[in-house]
Amino acid sequence: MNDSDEGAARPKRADARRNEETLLDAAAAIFVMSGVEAPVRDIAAKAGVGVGTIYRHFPTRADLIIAVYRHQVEACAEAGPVLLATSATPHAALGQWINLFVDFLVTKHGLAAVLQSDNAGFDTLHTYFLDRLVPVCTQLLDAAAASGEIRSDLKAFELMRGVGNLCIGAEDPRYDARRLVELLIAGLRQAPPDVGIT
Amino acid sequence: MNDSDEGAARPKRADARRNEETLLDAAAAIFVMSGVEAPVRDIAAKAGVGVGTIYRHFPTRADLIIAVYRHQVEACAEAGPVLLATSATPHAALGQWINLFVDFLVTKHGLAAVLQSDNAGFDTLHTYFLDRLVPVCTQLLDAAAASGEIRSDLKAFELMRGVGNLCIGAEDPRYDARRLVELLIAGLRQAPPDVGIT
DNA sequence: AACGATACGGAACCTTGTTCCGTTTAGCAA
DNA sequence: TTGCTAAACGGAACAAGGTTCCGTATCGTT
Repeated sequence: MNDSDEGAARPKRADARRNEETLLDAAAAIFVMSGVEAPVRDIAAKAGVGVGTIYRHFPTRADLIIAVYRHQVEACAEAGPVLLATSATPHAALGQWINLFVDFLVTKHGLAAVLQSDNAGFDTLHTYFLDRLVPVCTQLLDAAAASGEIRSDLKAFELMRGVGNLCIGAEDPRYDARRLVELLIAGLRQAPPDVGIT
Repeated sequence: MNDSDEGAARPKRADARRNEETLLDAAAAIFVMSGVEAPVRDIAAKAGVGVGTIYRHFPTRADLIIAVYRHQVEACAEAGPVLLATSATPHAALGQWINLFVDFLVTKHGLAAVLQSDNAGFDTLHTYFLDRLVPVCTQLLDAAAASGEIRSDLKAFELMRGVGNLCIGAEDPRYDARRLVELLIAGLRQAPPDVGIT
């Protein structure tokens, strides 16, 4: 590894670097206002660049979304082991981690929907989330199962997908995704009585 | 009411009636093959009519979907009271009814996704499902709550939406929507308040 | 048979994602 | 400073899908 994060193998031109930054900012702003499915042209306009520029930096729309949210996804992934180490029980850690995940999805207008969309264009996005988060979830799930708190026949993939699905449409005030996820997690529990610290 | 279901107020022309039938058949066939989001042009081609004909009979794509599935939605709605009357407990009735609903959604490729889509065009569809099924679900939920089997702080709307959401992407063999719905319903059971996630 | 209302077909239009290419510009070297 | 070239840019053009519109064909009645 002879190149640091800063100076890459072949440095990009200054205007290109500047534009990438501008684009990320514009996209983030538009996503907040109009959701992640906002027209590419809107983002280009907001950033003051042509659509071609977007596609040169981010080959597909999914890549742009990933770039915008990468930090937060990483943070979520990294929180898994930390929670496991610091929580009273594995089940508590799992619950808190799921809450982080849900908070993330619920605050990103339309992200949950797009994540499950079978639209081929969003494959990369789907894959990225899964690759990054399923292992973390598996770890938490295994720990909770090992401690006997929850049933062990549910894969992390299924849980995450279920939770992701429940987060769709969470903008509707009549629909509280967080509460439903809590119900789902409650349903995961092995035996109702004797809930305290083991 | 001076007109029966058969002879309407102003009878449609014979070719129009024929076409409507043809269209429903074609749409049903296409929906099975390609999902409910299949291009309108495909349906028109399959039916051997122009796209204009589709829009004349069904002002929006949602109206076509409703027309295709109306019978089954009605059947589901009517099953509610029956189950309540014949099941051992209200909770059992609720569980079975939810199963009916889930089976319906899971077997209609893409329907669940479209149902929750915030795309304005599908408003009618969303509304129809809600209008028809929420009252039924409320009845079951109230009965189960009254018998003390489940917590009573969840509205039918929320439950149905949650279940509908969980059914999205059920075509994936790695994802068993039915099981997750069962977990959710399990979580509904009256439990020590404020369990788990703190 | 003729006529008006009804219904039809599909071209045309709009929106949105994506590609392509002629033009502009940054960065370097003379 | 000036020239040169690879890199980057802008936006027109293309593709795909939903929806509208209107000239034409057909039905049902007189």
